[in-house]
Amino acid sequence: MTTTPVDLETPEVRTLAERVFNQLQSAIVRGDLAPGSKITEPGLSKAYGISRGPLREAMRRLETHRLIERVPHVGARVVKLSMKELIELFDVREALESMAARLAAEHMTAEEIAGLRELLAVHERQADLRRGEAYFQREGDLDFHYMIVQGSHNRMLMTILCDDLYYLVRLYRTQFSASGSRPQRAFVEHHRIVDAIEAGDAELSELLMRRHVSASRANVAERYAAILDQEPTSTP
Amino acid sequence: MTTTPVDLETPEVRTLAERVFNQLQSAIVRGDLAPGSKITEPGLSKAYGISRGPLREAMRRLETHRLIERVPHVGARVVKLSMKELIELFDVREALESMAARLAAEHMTAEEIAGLRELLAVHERQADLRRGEAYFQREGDLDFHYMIVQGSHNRMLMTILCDDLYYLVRLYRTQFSASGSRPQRAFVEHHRIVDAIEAGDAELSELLMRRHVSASRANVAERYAAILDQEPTSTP
DNA sequence: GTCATAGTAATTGTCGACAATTAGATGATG
DNA sequence: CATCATCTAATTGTCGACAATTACTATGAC
Repeated sequence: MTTTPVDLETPEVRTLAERVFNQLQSAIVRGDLAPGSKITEPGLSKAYGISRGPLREAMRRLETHRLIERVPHVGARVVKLSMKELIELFDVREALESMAARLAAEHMTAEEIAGLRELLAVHERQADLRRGEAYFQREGDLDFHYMIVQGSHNRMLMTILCDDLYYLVRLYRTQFSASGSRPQRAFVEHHRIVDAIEAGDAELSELLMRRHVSASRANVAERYAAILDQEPTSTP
Repeated sequence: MTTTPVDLETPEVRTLAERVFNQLQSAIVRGDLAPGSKITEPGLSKAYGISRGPLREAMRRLETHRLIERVPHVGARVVKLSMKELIELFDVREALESMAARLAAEHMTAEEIAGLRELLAVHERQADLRRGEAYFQREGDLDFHYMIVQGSHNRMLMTILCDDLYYLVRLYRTQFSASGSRPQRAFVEHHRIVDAIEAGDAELSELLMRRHVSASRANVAERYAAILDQEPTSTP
């Protein structure tokens, strides 16, 4: 409702499991289901008015997307991101997205690059409106990375990044209430990356994207360290 | 009827779905289930003597591991790797495993490095026995990469590479009947990588691993191009 | 002979119920 | 009072059956 994703494929809800999967996914990312809270099959089954069959299938998909954690005969609970896991996520993103930028520089079409430029222009207008507020800009940041990955024309890369890790990133942003602290900086970096892609410079594209993600990780780590000082409590 | 007690050392077969998942996984990787062949739920259900419930869960897991492809209301079939997808797999591996090597250089313990050395020594003895035959060496190659990934101490990286993509690599080797053509070369490269890790040189470790995977991809592409010339038939 | 269409068979999706296992509570005992 | 065992309740795992959708086939029209 807030933003329109770049390439919103019609979520064909041909099956009940698919629908409840999307609902649960949104609920988790949005924060309606508290991180670490235990979720029970009969509970969700009654809550969503479906049988346990499709529900189990949806939960299995949530597990593969790393949004819930299941242990046999015990149960499932919503994932609770730790700082360690967050850094791990950034390391994986750094590796994969830099590769995506490299491939994008090699395979992206003129139309796709034009689309990237347009996206940046939209961001620029938004950033013009609200200087300090980087709210929409952060949402747009994901769209930017999303388009780069699409531009790699590597289906496996797209699946891992956009289908598997994409929602984890969003979940982290809600759990840590992390809005970008350096929108201007990231903005310039985005432009530089597109420049490199447009020039067909694969090596430079890769390097810039790598630095971009790495800087984002460092920023997050710094912010988290500050928060950790305030409330050292953990493991309730 | 056919109550097979245990196949091999079963780590944790606490559930039927887990067991049949392992069986199906082995069957696909081994080639018992032909690539591209359609698999039906009632068929497998009767074949393995279990209900469709656990079977569907096993199939869902196979789908997430990219070993089968499912389409709603239509069915599932064993994945059939194309050359394009194989290259994609190598690109992803190049990105992730080079990152793993970098992290391994930073976080690997002395014991783990000693284990790597031992593994290389075992390979050397095997390579000593059978010069040209690189059969076991290729199996060991996976073990080598596996240990590097473990040494990264990045759980997300381990999951993606070892749990998700590991079996795809093995599947490719059976489908393309691809035994290594450059065992000696890869062997030297393995040693160099361990040297860099032991020296704690993250950048070099990453670079060497990247070249290693890239060279492997180039080798595969070359071999496949030769095969493609012989039998240009495809897409039945 | 080819194409379209309707009918049939098979497969997938969904459901409710039963069995197996685990977590927690309750009580007995040192 | 703490510890352990047992019992109970709840949850997960498994099963068979029914409904919805799809693929195939046979029949008829042009």
